[in-house]
Amino acid sequence: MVPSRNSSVVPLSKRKIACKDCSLFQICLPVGISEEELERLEKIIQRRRPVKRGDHLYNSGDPFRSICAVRSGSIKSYVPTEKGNEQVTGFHLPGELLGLDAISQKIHPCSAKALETTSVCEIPYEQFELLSNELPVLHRQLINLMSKEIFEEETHMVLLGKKSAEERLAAYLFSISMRYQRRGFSATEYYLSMSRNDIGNYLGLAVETVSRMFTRFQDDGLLTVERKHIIIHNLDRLRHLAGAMPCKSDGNSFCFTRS
Amino acid sequence: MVPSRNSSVVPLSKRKIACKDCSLFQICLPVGISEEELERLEKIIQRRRPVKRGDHLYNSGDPFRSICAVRSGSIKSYVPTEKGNEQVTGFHLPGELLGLDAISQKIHPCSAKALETTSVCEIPYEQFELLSNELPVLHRQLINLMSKEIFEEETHMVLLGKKSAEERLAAYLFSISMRYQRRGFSATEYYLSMSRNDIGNYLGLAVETVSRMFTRFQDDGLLTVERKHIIIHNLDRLRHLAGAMPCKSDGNSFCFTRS
DNA sequence: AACGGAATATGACAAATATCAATTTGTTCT
DNA sequence: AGAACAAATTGATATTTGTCATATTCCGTT
Repeated sequence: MVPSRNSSVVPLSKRKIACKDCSLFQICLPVGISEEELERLEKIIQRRRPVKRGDHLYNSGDPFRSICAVRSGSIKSYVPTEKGNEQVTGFHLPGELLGLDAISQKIHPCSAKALETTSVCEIPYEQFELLSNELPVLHRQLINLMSKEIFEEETHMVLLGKKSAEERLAAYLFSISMRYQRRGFSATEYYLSMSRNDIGNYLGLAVETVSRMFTRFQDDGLLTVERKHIIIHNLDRLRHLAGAMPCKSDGNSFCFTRS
Repeated sequence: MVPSRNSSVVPLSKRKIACKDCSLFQICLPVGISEEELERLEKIIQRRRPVKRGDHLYNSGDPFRSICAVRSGSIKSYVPTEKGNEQVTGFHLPGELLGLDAISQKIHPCSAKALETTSVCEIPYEQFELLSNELPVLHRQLINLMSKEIFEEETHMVLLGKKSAEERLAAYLFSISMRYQRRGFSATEYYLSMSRNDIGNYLGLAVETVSRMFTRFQDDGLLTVERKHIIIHNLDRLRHLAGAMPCKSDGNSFCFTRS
């Protein structure tokens, strides 16, 4: 059942919702481009009909055709390794892009699976390239976003290489908080769309360890957890538990927050 | 003491070694651009005087000014965390770029330190941007290289999240082998410019564990190790030991090699 | 509403790797 | 060349986290 957001006349997948009317305008690809440029970009952006939970946006090995931006819902990227085994490489929340790892090889190294009913904007890469010849600002914006992704993956490498189980989960929850906050949602109360299994996989921990850490956090009064529903009571303490993290302060300076 | 860079006739730093005469032409930024485009790019590329072992190319927090390409030698990127503590985020061999994580924030999140006497080409980013307005191929090439870096960081995440100590070191050595091979050097015999400490740090292992694994590999007859000098006797077995790895086969297909 | 399978939680135990300590070897500086 | 320091190796032990087993809860399906 598709919710009532597209009730009356035009189905969601056909309805042209302009980028400038999108709640994600500030954090998606079009940020910082002029109205006229935006209009030309919008002409090539496709809005897919929502994908259901468990559906794949693409699979590892598929040819790369377009960059995707999450509009609502959430996506998990993972590298399938051996039979049944996989490594989760990232979660994509609204306003975030995915598929950037496929540009070079023209083939998707990861699979992308919807964690819930999710709608995405697709930007066909060939057309994007053509348009970028005239509008270098598009390339520039993509480069910026890719740079940010490289930086974030480095942050995650620090997590996987240096942090304890407790620090990992704390850092993870804090990161989710910040990302939700950025798009205008509550930083302290949300539903986790991914399973404990996915979280553990992403953090390099066993499922059981993740469970135990949730329990410990709750026993410590740091948060309340009821399955996927999370209420964080002390965001500051959570950040401290997460340990040192490279971060961009809102100004232009760069800092490392230690505990 | 400044070395004899302006001694005899033409100092190294002033000498124009054309990109097309560089041994790294095939793997550096200029790949796949026309002669005329290359000439214009070369005008903005600066060749720094070699940096000595231990010197920094830039420090965490420094303003971002240019992308660097390693010409010879090697560089370690690391995130300084607390006092003395650090997380190594990558090693850069000849033909490889560094600093891509700083484009977005305009500030370097990592420090970059020479592991040996190293020379780099610097591409001032502002000028690169201006030139790219006229030559979109430059942007395109940068995007390709960034995409490749994102992919490689994902591969490293799989290593940190899923692999045993043995697999990690094997994967690391195999990766070094492939990268040397690519630039025309021996894949089976080389000097590691980085310390065991750096290797362990990068792989999320204690120094002692790295040492023990080297010993084990040698006892197994897989390789001969004499401090930094490595001779690999069975590259195929090394790859098998490294476990499943996402890789681009030379064609256009995508595969996962499982041991 | 009842069933069945999947996800989560919790406890007991095992294993891999980190930590600590001591020794050897190599490198740098005077 | 020798002294002092740093890096690497090796062994003994500790600790964290993974694995296995079991119980419980939840959710989707019939």
